[in-house]
Amino acid sequence: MTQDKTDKKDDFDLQEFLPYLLNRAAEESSLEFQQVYKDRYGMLRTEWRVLFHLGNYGEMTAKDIGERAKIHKTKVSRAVSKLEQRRYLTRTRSLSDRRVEELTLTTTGHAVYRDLRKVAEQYDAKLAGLFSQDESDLLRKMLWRLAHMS
Amino acid sequence: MTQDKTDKKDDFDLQEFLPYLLNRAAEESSLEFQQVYKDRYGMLRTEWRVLFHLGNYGEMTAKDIGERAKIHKTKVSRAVSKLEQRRYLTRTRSLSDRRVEELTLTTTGHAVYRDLRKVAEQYDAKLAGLFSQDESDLLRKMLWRLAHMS
DNA sequence: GCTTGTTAGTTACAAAATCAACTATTACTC
DNA sequence: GAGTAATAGTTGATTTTGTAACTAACAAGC
Repeated sequence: MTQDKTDKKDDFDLQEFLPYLLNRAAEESSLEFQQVYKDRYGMLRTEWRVLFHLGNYGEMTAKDIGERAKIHKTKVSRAVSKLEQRRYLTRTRSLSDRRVEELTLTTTGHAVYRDLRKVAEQYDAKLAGLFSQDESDLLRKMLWRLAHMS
Repeated sequence: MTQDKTDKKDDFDLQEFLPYLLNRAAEESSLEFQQVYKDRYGMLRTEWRVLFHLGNYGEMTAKDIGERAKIHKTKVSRAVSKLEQRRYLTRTRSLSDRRVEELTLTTTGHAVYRDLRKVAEQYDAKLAGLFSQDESDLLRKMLWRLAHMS
């Protein structure tokens, strides 16, 4: 009665469902690193991502970040405010278009970025270490593909 | 000035960072399916997961689900309440331990499960179709491994 | 140059997630 | 078997996210 016979093909298990697996793997793999930027700098994930974008790509606008990382503009806006409060970045109105704000990391912000980046690098190596070089290369390629489907 | 020379190894790109890639892929790959259970049944992700666990594994307790899916008990509790309100499941106090509730899908709940499961199956096939059979098999294996690190 | 439309970013309100404290029940220990 | 600890699940307060409406600036059409 609990599991009736109408389900012929019982070969489809939840544990195999890609979106589920992806979410579980994403959550699990984020946990440890999350602890670092949270405990060490009191940052939220979106804040960390914005910081990392600025550190990685240099001066950007909120819109650029939102597009590149697919983060909604309200989230970016709030993250930028918080990072500004903590003096990790500064905003300067663009002269050519005064709606736009150019965001730049401060010296402090850049130091935080470098510190977290080092941790990220090590942590990434640790994760990749679960697999062979070829495998982790392939994994990245596949994930990139999934992330850029639409 | 924007990107100074102190960063020797600039080979570590944010786009390569596994937790970032995983999160992006997870979000992207969940979107389309999310629309279905949201639009069609007004369900939230946790609710869908609880429903799917019950459909997939039969009778379970809230604790079982929480452990297996790594969902916090408050989230499970609220999801169960909502599913009960919508008459997708029923609770019965365990006779051996009256703290415990056995959760079972109703006929309606099971119908919803079967419908969504069919969609999930098709969607999974679509995602897997981005890769070769070997690749997607490997992908699942790697994701499972990442999801079960700790 | 004025109306209309679009864009960058913010703010306000509603929905959901997180965290801590709570109830009720069972298990452990002496 | 009384007292303490542990467990299943719920509830309430706080934080974070999501959605919509908003401001300010620019762009286009006429």
